[in-house]
Amino acid sequence: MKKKQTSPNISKNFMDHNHDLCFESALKDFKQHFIEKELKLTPLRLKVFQLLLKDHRPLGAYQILDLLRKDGFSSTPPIAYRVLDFLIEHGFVHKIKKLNAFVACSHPGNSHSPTFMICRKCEKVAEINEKESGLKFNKETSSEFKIEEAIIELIGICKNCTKIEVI
Amino acid sequence: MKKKQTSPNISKNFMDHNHDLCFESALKDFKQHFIEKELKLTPLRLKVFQLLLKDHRPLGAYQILDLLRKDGFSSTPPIAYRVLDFLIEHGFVHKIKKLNAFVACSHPGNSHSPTFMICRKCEKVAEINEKESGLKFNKETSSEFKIEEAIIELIGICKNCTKIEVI
DNA sequence: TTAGTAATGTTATAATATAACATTGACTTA
DNA sequence: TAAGTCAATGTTATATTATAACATTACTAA
Repeated sequence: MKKKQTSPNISKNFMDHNHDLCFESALKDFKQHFIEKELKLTPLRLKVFQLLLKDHRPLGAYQILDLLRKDGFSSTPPIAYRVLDFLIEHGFVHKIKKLNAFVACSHPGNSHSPTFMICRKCEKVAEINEKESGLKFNKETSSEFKIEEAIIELIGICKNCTKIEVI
Repeated sequence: MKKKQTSPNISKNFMDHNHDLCFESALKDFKQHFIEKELKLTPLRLKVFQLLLKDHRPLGAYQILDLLRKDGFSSTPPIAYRVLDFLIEHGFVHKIKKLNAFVACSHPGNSHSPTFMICRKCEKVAEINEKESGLKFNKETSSEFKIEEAIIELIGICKNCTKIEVI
């Protein structure tokens, strides 16, 4: 019975880290999944995902459109929403309801009901999976109601901002 | 060590029940809290709360406006949003992010981070409190991130609709 | 009575999201 | 290769949700 899951830092996103590495690794995974699932990786899809990988801060649809425009892409609302729908459907992106905004998924490939931690100070978001959150519902709940999807968004202050914070 | 909490039916809202009783009891609580907190119970506030008590189904702001109009109230968007903001602030109403809609609170008076069960079939919503949900986050999560607010919305099928459902 | 204030009323507009239809381009297959 | 098909993108218009800013009312209190 070894503990295999190290998952050393569930909130790496909030802390200093080598983000270039983080970015490249996520992008590599992303591309790999497109190959495995035989999906078409178009310039637009790639671009939107790259935008969302920038700094662990969620982007609104209209922010994405502005960035697309700057890069010479078409930028009417359906452009963003369609690509986002596609990326969400295939598990590459999640929507944060609290913010009406979108983030790149940290655990792509497996369909899951992610839990988000949203720092109201630095506005970064970290995704933790079920195992990491330790989240469970009691027997009664699950016998009374068949859960198909769970939206869980924790709003608060991240470790890094706590260090800095006065009030 | 007695089990005190009976909480016999966490999802009463989904099942047949004496809703007149349910309605009146909630309304009585509501009025009582206004007295205790020395808040002003205006016709508009009362009306909106009554609308939200109707059948355990959330109402959107514009649905509320339509209903207000029918009852001779003014019905431009700020009317609804202001009253809803007030009722939310004082813990009488919650917003369901998944639906951009509003429900009357089932446990008014205590500030809390409610968990909602949303039936995608009958569209009713039930609120369960922390104790009932049995929901906990693990040590790691709470040491890494100071949770101030939790949005938890479970989407699925209620017991009543399961009985009925074919597929 | 008048000044202050909370609540409501009103107008306009912001922010988020989707419907519906057109065009493009890649791929198939006859 | 021409015609057909289909997924992706482009475009126009509009729906839905929410807020800003200022006006009026009606109660309170000096």
